[in-house]
Amino acid sequence: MNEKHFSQSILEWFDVHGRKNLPWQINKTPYRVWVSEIMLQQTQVTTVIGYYNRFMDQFKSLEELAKADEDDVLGYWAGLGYYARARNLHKTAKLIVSEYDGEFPSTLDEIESLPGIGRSTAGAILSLSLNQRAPILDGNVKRVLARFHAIEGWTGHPSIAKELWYWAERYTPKTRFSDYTQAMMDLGATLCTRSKPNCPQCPINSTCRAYNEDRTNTIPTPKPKKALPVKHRWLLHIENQKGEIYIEKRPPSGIWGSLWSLPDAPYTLDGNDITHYCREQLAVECTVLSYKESFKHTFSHYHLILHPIKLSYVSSIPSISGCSDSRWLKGKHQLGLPAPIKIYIDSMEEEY
DNA sequence: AAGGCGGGGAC
DNA sequence: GTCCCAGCCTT
Repeated sequence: MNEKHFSQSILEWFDVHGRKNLPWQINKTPYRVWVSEIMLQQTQVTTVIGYYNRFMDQFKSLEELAKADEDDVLGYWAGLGYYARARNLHKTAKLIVSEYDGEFPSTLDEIESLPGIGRSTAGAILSLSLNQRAPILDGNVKRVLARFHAIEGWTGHPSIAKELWYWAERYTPKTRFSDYTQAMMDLGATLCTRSKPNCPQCPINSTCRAYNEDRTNTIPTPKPKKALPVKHRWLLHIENQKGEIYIEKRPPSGIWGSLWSLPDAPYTLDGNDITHYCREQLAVECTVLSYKESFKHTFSHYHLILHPIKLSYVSSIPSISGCSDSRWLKGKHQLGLPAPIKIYIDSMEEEY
């Protein structure tokens, strides 16, 4: 099968089985496609749809996104994870307004230079929204191509990725770039799935090496895994007389960057130290009330065991410089809290 | 509890 | 190039 047959088969399959009614496939502007691609970077379609619709309802245009407060943008992102994506989205919107007069750039190099956009995402935006010839290589396409050519080795490894890019480029047809890009993503997402691929229905199964050699179980090669370290932190649950909870804005880098959250503290401190910590780091005088059940949250690079400690607010200590951005969380709020923190707070409210 | 999904950027 | 970073959902 040459490259022309490959793309023809893919496109014919797309005409019958491809997805054509996803929210971001309607009124395909660079802005709308861009937002969808960023959300889809590590989140599955079914999860993204709800977030996407709410986000686009709130930020209808690139200008509106650029004008928004970062807290507001993060609020609409909260629960999706990988919050750098949202920060970059906002940053890029502002950058396009200032540097490109509000017009989404239309060359691969320009798009790829934007924060949060790499080669594959740039290709997706260009092909999907402007029907330009630009290959992509997302996880779906990597899987399809690795299987088709029986390429062993973790697809994230630079040498493997390079080989896959070569094929991605070579198979991209000379027409229908938008449909082809969507088709490859759909094929990977619906037929060429990681486990139990539906090979009999695949339009390119006759020449797929992994299928014909019965190797779809082992290709693509899984990412090499390493043991994740375990870290412990206190989770400071400070409540005032009104039942409001003390939260602070996290620093822009690190986990849950720029999100509002309960403060945390080194687990090396003992219960007594915690009140000192609150006084010195948060400028809040409080007393220990109780210890709640610890829970684990796993990131891609470590396990975090959080040990909630409930404290009663006594008073604020005025004018300590450098104390973080903080506020009291009221019952009804619009803030973006990390998913496990939200779960914890919600579970505490249920206790009453 | 374990695995899946996926890309960007700093060094 | 080679690490290192970042979370949620499904099974």
